Amino acid sequence: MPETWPQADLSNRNMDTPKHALTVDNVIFGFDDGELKVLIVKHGEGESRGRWGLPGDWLQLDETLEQAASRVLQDRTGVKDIFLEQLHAFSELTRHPGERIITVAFFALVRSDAHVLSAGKSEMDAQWVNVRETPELIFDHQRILTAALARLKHKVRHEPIGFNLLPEKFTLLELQRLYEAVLDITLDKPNFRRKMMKMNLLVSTDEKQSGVSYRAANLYRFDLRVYKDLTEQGFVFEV
Amino acid sequence: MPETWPQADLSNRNMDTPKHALTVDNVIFGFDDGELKVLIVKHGEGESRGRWGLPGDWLQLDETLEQAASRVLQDRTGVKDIFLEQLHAFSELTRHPGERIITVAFFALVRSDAHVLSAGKSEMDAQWVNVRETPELIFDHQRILTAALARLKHKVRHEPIGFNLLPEKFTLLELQRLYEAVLDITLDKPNFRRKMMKMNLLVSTDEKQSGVSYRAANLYRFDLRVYKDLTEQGFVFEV
DNA sequence: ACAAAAGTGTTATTTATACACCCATGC
DNA sequence: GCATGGGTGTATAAATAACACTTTTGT
Repeated sequence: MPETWPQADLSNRNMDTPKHALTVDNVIFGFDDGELKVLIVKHGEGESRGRWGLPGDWLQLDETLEQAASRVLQDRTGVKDIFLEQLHAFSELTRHPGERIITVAFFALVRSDAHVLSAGKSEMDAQWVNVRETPELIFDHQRILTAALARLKHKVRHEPIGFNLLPEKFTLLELQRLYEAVLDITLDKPNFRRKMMKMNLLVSTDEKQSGVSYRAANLYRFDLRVYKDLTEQGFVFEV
Repeated sequence: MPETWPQADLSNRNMDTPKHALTVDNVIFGFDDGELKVLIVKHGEGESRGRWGLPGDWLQLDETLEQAASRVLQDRTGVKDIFLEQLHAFSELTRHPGERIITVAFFALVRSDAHVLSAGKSEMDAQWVNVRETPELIFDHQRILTAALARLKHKVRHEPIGFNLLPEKFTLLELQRLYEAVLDITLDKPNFRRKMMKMNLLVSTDEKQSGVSYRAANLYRFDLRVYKDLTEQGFVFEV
């Protein structure tokens, strides 16, 4: 044990402290065609030009990490006010060639009906790909994606965040398919229905599925109000 | 949607990127006297001199966040190779007076028999306090502590990390008391015992408690090997 | 009629919960 | 003997899991 405790000098007077390059990188999940997808973009500059990576940007001095992540998200997808959560900071000395760049990764969930990245040349630069079939990604972005997927799989079982990947109104089978895609398992339909329904988090709308060649299923909404009320009473969401 | 995607230039050629001040702060939990405690230190420099805060330090250019956190931990407690996990990055513009300083918080779990912070004047500078009875802390350290406690409460139910807070060998009641302290609840003794025992993660030693004025309880060890084997087979720890 | 999915029912099994209870030990 | 925790038993309720079954609808 040291004789004296090293004390960090966090005063402003000391200006000779190490300064670090910081980025944010977003793992943006979407659910489409029964598949869990992630948004990747083509890097436009530098030695990683033309290669695929997660959408990211430098952190500016006058914004928080969350603001930077939100900015990147809006630039890429046009959406805002959606599920966005900090994942992890990656700081390996060699994660980026040349100078060490620290990145704080976020993961976001967007409804497939909100994907607005079709216009113009964007398809060349940004693409939704199945999370388990990505091309090679730059730097440590594959590792970040893996970490994000692990976090998503865990969270989706313990919090009703999965609803953020579905449109406002959805059928029970769509919800089940979502869980199956995220968790990479198959579920029993009757049991899944009952489990969901008895949580009282789903509100039946008076609408039904349309355009299907079989019996139209009832559409449900997720009720955040009820969830918050239940949570306060000690209810825990578990799938 | 923008006409062209903003693309971060992550090449090394571009050196005029924003640079940030970064610290690590550790929430170090310990379990003693049936209470969950956290290690706080007195700040020695700057305008926060003499006030209590979480142990932290600047991140150096040639170390990862994990290395910095580990370094701080060892400086404070003398222990190494213990449970240490990244919690969250805090980057609010006003979290620190003057320039914006980003901190990446970690949380650590140390066995009470490994607390080696008695020598000399250290008691003046560092103290174990009940997590729910801390003095006022500098900056946003109270918020960081709250986040760490929430994370701990969640993790302790889903992963066998609680064992990191106990000595090598422990009784079932000690384990129960730990869970009660962390989760701030009471548990039923017979049911808790059975639940733990049927996981097959505890190995009975041939030793018994000593120095107690009642029937000496059997001492158990947590078997990490078995846990890893079981985990691979799909076992999930749940309390 | 048939395909496809909607939606319900039934049963066996496992888990959770709430207790009552006896056992061992030191004072 | 009594207090204190160690440790076991048990009955009930609830959750889980597996799967058979009927219903509805567009083609």
